[in-house]
Amino acid sequence: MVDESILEVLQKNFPRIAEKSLQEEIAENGKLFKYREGETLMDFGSYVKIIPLVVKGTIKVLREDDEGNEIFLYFIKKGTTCAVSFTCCMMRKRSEIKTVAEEDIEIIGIPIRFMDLWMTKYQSWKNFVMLAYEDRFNELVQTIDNIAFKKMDARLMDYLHKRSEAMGTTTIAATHQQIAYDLNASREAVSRLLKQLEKQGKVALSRNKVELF
DNA sequence: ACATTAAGTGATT
DNA sequence: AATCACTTAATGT
Repeated sequence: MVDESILEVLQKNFPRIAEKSLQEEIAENGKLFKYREGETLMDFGSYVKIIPLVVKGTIKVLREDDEGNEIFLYFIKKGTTCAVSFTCCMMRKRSEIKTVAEEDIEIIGIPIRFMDLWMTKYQSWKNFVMLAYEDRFNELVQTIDNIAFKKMDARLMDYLHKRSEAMGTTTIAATHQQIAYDLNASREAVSRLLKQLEKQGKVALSRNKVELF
């Protein structure tokens, strides 16, 4: 049975998934899930049971080091998916990452058993998966040299831009503490750097809010 | 008005 | 750049 509402939302957000029969199969087997802001979709060590196609909102992806520090990796915007979940579920491996709803989100969840089949059956699914990988790989390379080679101020700017772009707003609702947590830096450092950015006219600051220019 | 939480500061390592 | 020890400002009750 094809779920018309899923079909509709799929076509709207994932034009790349073009084959009609594939769209129908997704609408037939996928389920719409909603999560509220701040909810953890997937934690470290858990098994992935569905592939999420994000149709609303933004998901934040975090990595944890051996001391339990979390560091922000990237955002999954609407109209995209989590490339890591493909490998994760195909290999039946535990998740190496944690994903949190950055705002209220909706996803179409596809049971993992369809992955193998669709890869060979549908050209556009294969392309979709490959593109997801490519995107993520490029982003990760960026993220790596952010962390490895850039100073905190550049990382902060980067983070703000990514976050505003991912969520489609220049106003970032977050405390300095939360930002510091994502960047694995101290709150004071973030405060001081934000202050500098404000002096340079790049941002405007108020409580719980950073406005990006 | 008071308590709580976010943000700012300066010193120290 | 992190941590500490405060101070000051903004907000909720």
